[in-house]
Amino acid sequence: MGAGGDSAGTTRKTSWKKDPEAVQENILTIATEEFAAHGLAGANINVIAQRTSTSKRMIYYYFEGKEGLYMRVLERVYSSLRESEKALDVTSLDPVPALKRLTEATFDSHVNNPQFIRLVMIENIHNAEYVKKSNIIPRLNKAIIDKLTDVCRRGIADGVLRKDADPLELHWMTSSASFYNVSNRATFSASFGDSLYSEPGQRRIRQRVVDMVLGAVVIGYEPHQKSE
Amino acid sequence: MGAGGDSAGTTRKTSWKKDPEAVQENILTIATEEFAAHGLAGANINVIAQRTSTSKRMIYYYFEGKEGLYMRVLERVYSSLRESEKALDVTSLDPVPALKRLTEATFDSHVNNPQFIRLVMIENIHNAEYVKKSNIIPRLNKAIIDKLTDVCRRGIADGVLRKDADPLELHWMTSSASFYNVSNRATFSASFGDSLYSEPGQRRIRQRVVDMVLGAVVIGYEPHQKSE
DNA sequence: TGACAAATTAACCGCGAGGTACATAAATGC
DNA sequence: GCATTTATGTACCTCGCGGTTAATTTGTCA
Repeated sequence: MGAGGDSAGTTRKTSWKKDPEAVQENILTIATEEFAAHGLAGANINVIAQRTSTSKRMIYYYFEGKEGLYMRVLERVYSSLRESEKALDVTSLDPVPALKRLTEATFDSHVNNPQFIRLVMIENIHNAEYVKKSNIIPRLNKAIIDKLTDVCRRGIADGVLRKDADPLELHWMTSSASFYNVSNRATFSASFGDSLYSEPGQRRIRQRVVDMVLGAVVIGYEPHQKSE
Repeated sequence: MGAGGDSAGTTRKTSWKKDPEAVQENILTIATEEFAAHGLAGANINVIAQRTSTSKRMIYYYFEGKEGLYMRVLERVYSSLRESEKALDVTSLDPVPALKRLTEATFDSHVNNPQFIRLVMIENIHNAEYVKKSNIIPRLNKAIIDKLTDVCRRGIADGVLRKDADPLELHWMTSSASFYNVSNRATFSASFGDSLYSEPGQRRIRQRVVDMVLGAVVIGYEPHQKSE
């Protein structure tokens, strides 16, 4: 009993182009949406397949299963975000403006990449199992730390930053606020209303984050005062 | 073909006590662990049932399905955390020490309730669908805001806090750092090493969080200097 | 003590979702 | 132009998991 039921009315697609790159890209794009939306266990291979312009078979052909696909999705969105971070040049700015700029850029890039945030949340649910397995992800994170290291070095030398200013701690501080702002929006709004997520609310929060970070390392920093 | 296969060797448990409360508690405890560990889609009812001291049927008897169980789990951990927050009295402290105390308490309670954190993460993946459905959760969050409101009022009156100090923003700031500290530990460590999660690392971070929050609203606040 | 409700057990079920087998069309290269 | 490899489509299989059915015990109250 062969599988090929090509008797009678089966309209098998009878012509197609070979385009492996595009097929993989297409699968990854859809899969990113689905994994970001529903998580690893929650996402459905059949649904992903149906939404692509190809078939389920291709997912297994190129990515060998759900976990393989998930991992490639993860690596792809990490690369994309870190690549966009790399584009920002702050070597030409003085230390304090540079730090301000980096903080704002981090805040904005988190707001603009909700899929990245969601995938990282999901990955944390899985105790970073797949990030750890990846060979490429750890390497990607060097860039942002290098930038902060440069800023700290110059800032401390110039006497504008505290001597204990630490690049990793700075990255932790900017990331925590920026990440939480996106990751916990749903529960925070449900619990406390969405006033902080209105357009002016987000502007205020963004300013607060800058104030917090700069306030922690800039000598004699005066927080921005809300206009009233 | 009746279900009761009581012919021959079936060893049906022939004696048990009625104890509805304990049975539900037992189910909820195990379910909390499983949902926190694997998420809503990832958790397995059969596994939960097996780990309890009762049977799967009881889960459906008391909680009518996976989602019902999940929701009760969610409400239970929210209650427990908010209840423990309520215990902290800061009305007898001056505004600034009170704020410091509240920040530290928030930081600590997050560290000490990783299951709560994970369930909130999961809930955010689901866009807070179940938090919104719950009648009891929104009510719980009032307590912490009330405390901060009191602190702000007194602090502004005393002239030690900036006039634009805002309870909700303060809660956002303390929460963001405290939450991220636990929620993103796995990916952060995988990417940047676990130096911030060593015992002294955590002490430093905790101090930094206090500095950030107080630095943002306390007039003339001088951050704590790391001893070197 | 025996009807009745509440609590509990064990066995079963359907289907959905991850994964595979098989056939075959498109490119490649000699 | 024919053999081989690469890429693709269709049909299918299996079993895990959420949910259910039916029976049985425990307690309660006339």
